[in-house]
Amino acid sequence: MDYKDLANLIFPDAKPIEVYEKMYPERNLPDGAIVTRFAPSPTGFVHIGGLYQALCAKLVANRTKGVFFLRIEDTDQKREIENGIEGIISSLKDFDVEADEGMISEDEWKGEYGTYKQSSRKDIYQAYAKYMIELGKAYPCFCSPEDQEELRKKQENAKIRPGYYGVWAKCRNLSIEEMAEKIKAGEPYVVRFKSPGREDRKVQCHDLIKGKVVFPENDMDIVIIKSDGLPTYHFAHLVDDHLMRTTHVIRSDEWLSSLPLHVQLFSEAGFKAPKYCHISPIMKNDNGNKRKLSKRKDKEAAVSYYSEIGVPPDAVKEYLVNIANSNFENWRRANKDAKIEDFEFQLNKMSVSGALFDMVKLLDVSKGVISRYSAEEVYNESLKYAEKYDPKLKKMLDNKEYSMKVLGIERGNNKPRKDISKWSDVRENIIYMYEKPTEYDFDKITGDEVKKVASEYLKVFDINDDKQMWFDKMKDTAEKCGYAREVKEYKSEPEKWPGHVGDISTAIRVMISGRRNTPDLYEIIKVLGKDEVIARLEVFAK
RNA sequence: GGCCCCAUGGUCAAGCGGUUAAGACAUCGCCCUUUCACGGCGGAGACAUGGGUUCGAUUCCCGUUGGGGUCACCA
Repeated sequence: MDYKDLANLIFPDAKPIEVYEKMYPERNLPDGAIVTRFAPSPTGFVHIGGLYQALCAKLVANRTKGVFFLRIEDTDQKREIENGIEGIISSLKDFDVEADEGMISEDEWKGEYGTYKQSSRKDIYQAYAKYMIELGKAYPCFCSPEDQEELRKKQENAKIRPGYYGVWAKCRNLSIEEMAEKIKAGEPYVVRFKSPGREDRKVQCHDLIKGKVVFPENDMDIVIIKSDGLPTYHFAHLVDDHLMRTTHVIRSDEWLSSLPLHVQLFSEAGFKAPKYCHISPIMKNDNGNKRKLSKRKDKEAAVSYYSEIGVPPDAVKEYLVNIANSNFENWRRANKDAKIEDFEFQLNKMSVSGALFDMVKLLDVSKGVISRYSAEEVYNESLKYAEKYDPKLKKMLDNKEYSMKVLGIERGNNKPRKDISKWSDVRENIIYMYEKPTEYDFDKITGDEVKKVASEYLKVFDINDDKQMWFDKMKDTAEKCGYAREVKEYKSEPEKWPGHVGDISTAIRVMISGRRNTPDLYEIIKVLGKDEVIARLEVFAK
């Protein structure tokens, strides 16, 4: 009996790998094209870090005329979640980070290298596991969880490195006949990789982001096929990325330490290893400690959070690219209207250490993104947000013609207003354009003086005045009330007046809007209309 | 604990042996014919630490400290 017989005994129905090698040939792509992927587990939840990876992958694949595909890694049935795949696909769609190929629904896919769902690729993994057994590079292991627990304890007590390796790998030394016998007797088993590595030797691996990394060789006989017949991550990675002809594996940092294993796996299987890019995770400051954004503790970890607070997807992407390639910021300044996709994104410019997530900066980026929107876009996006999350805003926006005017104030010029950083800001931002203020935040001028200002201004107010005329009348009112016409005059001799035209206009601003900080008063008055303005002023004139 | 990675202002970061150590966010002034926002100008603010190597180290090497990752039939 030889390895081939053993392989046949374990996987009698598995096809020879040539079948798959032929079915999924090398891709015919231009030189330098990068084939990469986003390979999440279908928990339905897309982490901001996942989006970050996917975005980097897509950017770099598209830029090189390569392929970005979506593979679902669902080999752990315990973690399975209803509609998990749909959740991922729709999140990617929301951010316009859609894959060129891969899963497009729970069980449909596009592309020539499918299926892209690991749970449906059992036959393929088994074919390759069989191949490994034939080569004598994998073997069945009959150790029970209890056996392994015992092994671990023994190693711990002896203070030696725990794990299934070398002399501790009991089953690797079973004879083929013994193995066959146990299989025939129906003993449960897993398939393990027979590692040729030695812990006292070093391997050098290259990572496109981290650079040169040196590890002890892997000597663990890791499980490649679990007792349920599905592969572990490591083996699925080997088979899938080989067969899907991935050139660059872009994945999270936490995989870095299994790099020696993966490199060894590719080498032992006789396949060309992809290039690796390990991305540092996005961190959060938690009481002075850095830690990964956590799905459970941090609301901002979920990509869905950003649509809930109304940060446009573009802004989130822009922020993320910002973290990834810090030269993006300069590029953006020089290319205000260009698409993110046109930016020459580079993997090797990514930071080796994890960045702290900075909501303030995100909102600043978002502010810039929204300031470039037209009034119509702001209207449409606010409306979409309102329909989902803010009924009161929705009601306001129902008057489209008026709302467009409101949202168009100081917008569309070369110094557009930047006061909206998320759609959830909009209602508070413009509410006074829809209803009379209920509170008034007066500053310097109060009481009787307010009355005086209101009545003086009402005497001259004309909705049809042009801006210059309007402003001149503001100055006239200031003078009438005993205030300086010009700010400069006042500043040179501040003892001469109680204040200047700015104080007067602020008072009027407050009467009209309730607040001291608004966009251009002249435009507000124009949009509000004669009757409303007069009505609001009259409240104080009486 | 073993192994691995990392370390520049509050945050994100340029920098690759000789620099007045960029820039962005945040912060603080001033300016922009009224507020706010925008924009402009300016201020404050950093190379974790100890040893080497070198004529010279933020940059290279080693130790220390600190942070992070990883040690599964989870991915």
